[in-house]
Amino acid sequence: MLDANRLRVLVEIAHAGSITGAAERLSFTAPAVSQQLAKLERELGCALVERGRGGARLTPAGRVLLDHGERVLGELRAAEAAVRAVQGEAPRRLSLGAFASAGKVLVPRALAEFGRAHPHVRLALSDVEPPDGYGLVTSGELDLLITHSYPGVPLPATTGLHRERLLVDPLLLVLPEGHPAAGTRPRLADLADEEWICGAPGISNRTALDSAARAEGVRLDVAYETRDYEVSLALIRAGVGVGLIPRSILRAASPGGWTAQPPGGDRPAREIYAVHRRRPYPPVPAMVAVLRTAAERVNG
Amino acid sequence: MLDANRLRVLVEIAHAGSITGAAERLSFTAPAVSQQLAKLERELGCALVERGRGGARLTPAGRVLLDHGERVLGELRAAEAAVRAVQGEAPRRLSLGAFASAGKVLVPRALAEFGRAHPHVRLALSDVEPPDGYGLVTSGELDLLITHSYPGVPLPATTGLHRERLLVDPLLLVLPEGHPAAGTRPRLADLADEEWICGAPGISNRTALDSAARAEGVRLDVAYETRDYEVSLALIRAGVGVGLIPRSILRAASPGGWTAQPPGGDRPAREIYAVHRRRPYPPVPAMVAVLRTAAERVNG
DNA sequence: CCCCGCAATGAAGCAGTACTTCACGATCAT
DNA sequence: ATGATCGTGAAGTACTGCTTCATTGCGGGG
Repeated sequence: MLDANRLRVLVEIAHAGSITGAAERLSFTAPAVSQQLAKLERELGCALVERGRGGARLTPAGRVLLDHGERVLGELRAAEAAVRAVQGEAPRRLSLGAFASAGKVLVPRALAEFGRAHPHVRLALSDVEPPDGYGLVTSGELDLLITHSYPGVPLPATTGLHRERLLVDPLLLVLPEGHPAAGTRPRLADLADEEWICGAPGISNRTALDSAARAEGVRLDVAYETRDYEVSLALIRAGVGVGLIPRSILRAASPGGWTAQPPGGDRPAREIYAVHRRRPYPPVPAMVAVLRTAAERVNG
Repeated sequence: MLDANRLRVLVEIAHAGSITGAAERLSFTAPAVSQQLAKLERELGCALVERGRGGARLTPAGRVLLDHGERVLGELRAAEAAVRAVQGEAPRRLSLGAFASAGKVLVPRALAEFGRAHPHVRLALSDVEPPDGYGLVTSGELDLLITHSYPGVPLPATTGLHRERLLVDPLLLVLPEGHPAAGTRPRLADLADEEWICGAPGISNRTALDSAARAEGVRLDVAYETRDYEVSLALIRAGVGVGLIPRSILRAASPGGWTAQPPGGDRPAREIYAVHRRRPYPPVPAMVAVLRTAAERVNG
């Protein structure tokens, strides 16, 4: 039977991206991690990690084992939590992962409200950008994940997890104030000559923009690559380009210098989800409930 | 974080019913098991096992941890199997648990047919009487469980497991040949003065018989307690009593000396299920398919 | 009633293992 | 080239987990 501690080592290697990094997270030294990994590979008879150039990447077999290893760790944490619960010890820590822009609008309100209702639960928040984070929930490192999906970007599978949609957040076309197209409901194709502001390739909103443009038969020129919508908005305000920005971001942003409208044609939206393990312990559904009402307020 | 090996110790204690028994299964000595259990209890700060005369029973906290521990072990086994599968190593062993009377009719046919189709898979069969066995599947000790339910006996929960009904097996009223009620379609209440043959209290078919009788407003007198339907049938043949026996058993039994008919009133039936983990590895669905066709043949 | 037998545990010893430190090879950027 | 970074081999140490032996506690049989 496999050793759970070795699986933990593998999981940390995967998350850290290097053996040295995993050692740091585990408060071990690098040789210790290297040895444990070597033993794991020896007893399975196959390579799990490709060592090379500035870090370590998992082999296909390693990815399979990572997936299961996260489940093992999750079950171990759940086992301990369950016994503590039987003893009447309420879990006093809830760790939440959220993508950055959720951390600016949705999450702060929810955290504040949750904190008032459950002052004895310590809250921890960490930045997790999609599509990461599902594994962190599976392994129990995160109790709750706030993630999103953009049109054209498939949602990750959620074996053993529960995913609930919190918010449908329309993407609005944002133009500099006084832009000739303002108020004309242009389609993306009508703005093919503009300089676009969006995330780098691989970032969800970029994938969504590219696929939407492809659907209209054009290719948009992304001149400014940033994943931070505040930066995007500042650039638009400066008149250097245009972009698609979620409505909830705009509502919280300082007005002036830009105008927003739904694009003509399809009405793209990002969707925001809460993800947690099945059979979560009590604070998690409570937090989800708070997030749900916070999301309704954002949407209303 | 809890130690998976200690959880394994707890699981074995639960299954063996004693520390000494668990030690035997684990190929350890009793003090080793005792020490591991003590450490587990110390780090959780609560008793998990009630030591007592003639063995050990789990406390409520212990049962909770048992449940989770089985999941942990199941995930560990699944992790190893998954990596082996990536390497192209087909699993060569399939362990099957079945209740005794399934082992007489349904399973042998299925095993034979499966063995012809998959000669490279070694098959292991063990006797498991309901309601045991679900935990063995969860922990991966069994790949497949053939279990049954009788009317009036609630089915166990199947968190993380998949359950498929293979067969609805009517329970026929079996009387000695020449019994005056033969052919009259008597209700159970009409036979309240007979000596009944059934399992002991706690055995599923006894629970079912008692609740069916209660529904008709009578109490039946069970004079001969055996869980083995062959024995029941022999007793009936000897003229000492009557009983309810599944049709599939009767079809395989030697005829003569008894007559069978559906009882008047409700038509009770036992249902036979196959239970396995979600995401089973390939031989399991194959075996289920074989069992399904074997069940149809039994039923036809 | 005493004694035996079984189950569990305490104590001491031993072995394997998992970590550390130290040293070295490989790869890449400066 | 050279320094930095990353990974690994080698040797040493500390710990943990198992074994053996001995003791306690409880229940049943003579």
